[in-house]
Amino acid sequence: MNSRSPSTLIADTGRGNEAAILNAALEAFGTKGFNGASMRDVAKGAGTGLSNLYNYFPSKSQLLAEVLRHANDELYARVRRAVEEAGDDAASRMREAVRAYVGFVVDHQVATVVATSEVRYLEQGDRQRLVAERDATQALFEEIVAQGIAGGEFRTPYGKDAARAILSMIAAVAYWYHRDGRLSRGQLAEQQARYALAMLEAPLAN
Amino acid sequence: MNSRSPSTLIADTGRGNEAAILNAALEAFGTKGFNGASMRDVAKGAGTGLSNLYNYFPSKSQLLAEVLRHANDELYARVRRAVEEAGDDAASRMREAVRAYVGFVVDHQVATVVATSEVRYLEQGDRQRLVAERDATQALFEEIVAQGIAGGEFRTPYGKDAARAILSMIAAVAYWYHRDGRLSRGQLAEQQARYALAMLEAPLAN
Amino acid sequence: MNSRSPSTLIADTGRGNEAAILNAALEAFGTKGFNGASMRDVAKGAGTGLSNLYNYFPSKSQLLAEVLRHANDELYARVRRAVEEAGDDAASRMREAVRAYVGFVVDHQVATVVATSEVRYLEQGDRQRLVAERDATQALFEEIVAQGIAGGEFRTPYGKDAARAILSMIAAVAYWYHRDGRLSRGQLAEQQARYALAMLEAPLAN
Amino acid sequence: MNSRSPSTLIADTGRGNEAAILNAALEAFGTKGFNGASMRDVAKGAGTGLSNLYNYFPSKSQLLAEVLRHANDELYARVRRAVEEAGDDAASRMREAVRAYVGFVVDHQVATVVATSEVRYLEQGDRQRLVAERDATQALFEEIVAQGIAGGEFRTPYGKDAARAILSMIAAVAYWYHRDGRLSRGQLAEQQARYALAMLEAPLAN
DNA sequence: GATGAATGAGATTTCATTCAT
DNA sequence: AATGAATGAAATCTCATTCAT
Repeated sequence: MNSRSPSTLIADTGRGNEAAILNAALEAFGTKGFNGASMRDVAKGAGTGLSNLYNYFPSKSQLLAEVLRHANDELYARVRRAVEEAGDDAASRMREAVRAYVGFVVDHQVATVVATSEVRYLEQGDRQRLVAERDATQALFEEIVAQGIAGGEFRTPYGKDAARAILSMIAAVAYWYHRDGRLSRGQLAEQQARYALAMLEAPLAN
Repeated sequence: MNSRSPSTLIADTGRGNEAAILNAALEAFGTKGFNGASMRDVAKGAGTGLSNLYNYFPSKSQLLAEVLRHANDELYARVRRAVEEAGDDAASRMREAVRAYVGFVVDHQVATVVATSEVRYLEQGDRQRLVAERDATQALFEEIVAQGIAGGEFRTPYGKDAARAILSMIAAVAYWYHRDGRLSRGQLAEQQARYALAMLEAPLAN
Repeated sequence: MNSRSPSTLIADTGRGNEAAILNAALEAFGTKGFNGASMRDVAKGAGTGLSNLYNYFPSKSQLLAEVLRHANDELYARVRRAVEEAGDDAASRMREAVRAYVGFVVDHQVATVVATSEVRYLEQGDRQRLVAERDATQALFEEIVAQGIAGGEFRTPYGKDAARAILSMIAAVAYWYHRDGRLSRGQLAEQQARYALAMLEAPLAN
Repeated sequence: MNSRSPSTLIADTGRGNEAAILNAALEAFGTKGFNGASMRDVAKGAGTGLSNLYNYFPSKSQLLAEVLRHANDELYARVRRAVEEAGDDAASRMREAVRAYVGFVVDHQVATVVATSEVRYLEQGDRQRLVAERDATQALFEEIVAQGIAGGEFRTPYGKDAARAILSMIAAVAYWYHRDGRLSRGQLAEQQARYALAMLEAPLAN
């Protein structure tokens, strides 16, 4: 359980206005894109002055990097915890991993969109670091797939590639899901889990 | 068969420099994003003067709209033709539709990326028109799914949703595929087709 | 003879507002220093818009570089012509070289000040080029000194060093000379020539 | 004799970080110019916080004024002492004055450069005070020149003007001298003294 | 259709300085 | 005396777009 709203990605960091700035940046980058959003937009959203942003982050690009780092951390933590708390068989673990990922995507749609479509605006070094963090999450899925294939639960001939396909599919949900639409969070998660297991060619549960 | 390189999306339009401008715009928007690319970048890429761009397109936004229209047209045409030339059963048609879509994504990775991540920068009217065109392509897939479900070939309980999931999965290929990488075009298409049919819960062919 | 005012360093270059911008930049940099003057100051002085400056020069630093190049060219040309038109003996040639240099300093006080105190704000490459051009002028003086020493006209034991000392002495005039002050152009030039020949330990003319 | 390094102009002032700040300011203004250096640069160089600077000096401009005052004081003291300790004839006194000046320039090249090229950025009042202090040093030279002319030792027809020319020549040394270069401190001083006496048209010593 | 010059708005970033603690 | 956060102004530079030719 988390004390703050699920849609506020970054909690207080104990340093002045930092969290407000990060959340405002996320919002701005999500709404207008990294290059479409201005530092003024961010400042306005954070309720502070433009120049004050630079007391916290040395550049717009670094600000984006921090936002994405927080997002990745949260996503990784959610998936990891879900896998740890799941049963022992690969199918249960995959199901829980997918549910956790979908939960993150739905709670933080904006962050998911930003993380997938604005990474390229990072500076070289930050981008590499970010990709590495993202790969860590992907590795959690790959391990489950490998376990499932080894144990005969999954019959797909495409191990790692299937994991990647699953992740893209889930992340894409962020682009169209509406909280008040036809599908509830739970239904959505259920669908995605079923797609994922089907892609891995796990025999249907029932 | 197409006489021009598969990586040049827009062929001569019979109007001076128009095609060169459109292709340069695609390249620029793909590399730097719509807001990151400047009209100067486009002009340079097209080998013409900055102000000359405005003899062809009234604004940057309209230029993007035209680029995306061309991309959507080509995608739609490819998928439609593939479906028409396929067999009668839903599985074959789905397989060919996926192969055609994957072919487009691989031939026009940049266009695919631009089409998915820069649409939001269009003006209201253009965006609606674009989304409608995109929906037309999606409808081709939905029809096949409906046919397959009606005929008992596909057992998924999620019809339209599955179609959307398949399309997102395929489009995401544009973000990571490398022409000289491990997977050939054919292998990639084969994988995606298999994922798609699995998601639809079609019994395995063999 | 020069058709333009002696205090306007840069004549029309045949490219729009270029000359006006260069002269305005010289004036601004001279009055407030390179870092103290803003591009707005320059634009205002040139009677054009701020952003238009960047159609002519890619950066403030490059603008300074161009200004200094023009100044150096003019100085070099004046000294060179003076030496060529002078008599054959080293003393006469030195005298004329000094008079020409003093003439430049007086006609273009601002340019002289800028050239000596703002060079350091150039980017690496431009600075080296500038220093090389300045050395060319210095070389003209060094040659005369060498000739004078070889011919016994100058008895200083410090050849090249004396040339440098002379040039610094003359350039420093730009910092205090007032056109309407006690000393006329001619008197000033006469003084400086006498100092120079004395430093070289040439026997007094009379 | 001075207990601190010759390159650290300002000794402890008995007031906390004051000396460190002054020396850091000198360094910063020397390296980047008054307008090019920021108060942050100074703070960093002094190893203290930015806002703490304002506990010592009310403004950047006043900080420059203090730096220059210290530099002028030291220069004046050196020259004055040298003259007092010199012989009675004008030539000896001039020789020692020049040596002292050259010594200062070499020990404090940065301070010399700052003193000559950044004075203009002082506020009106400070500038006048500074110029007055500088004139005091110049007066020391002028007195010697006057004495020499009166006594027939110097035959130059240009008294005061020659003193100024000498001072500019010496100060300019700061712009090019390298401690590890071809000329030692002593050789340099010797050269400058010889130039000075020559300019004053004193008969050669030997 | 094409060019080169121009413009006004706005981008990111830096600055000197102040305030509360 | 010292710190960290904040501010408003101003800096350089870029942008999409227009105009005259």
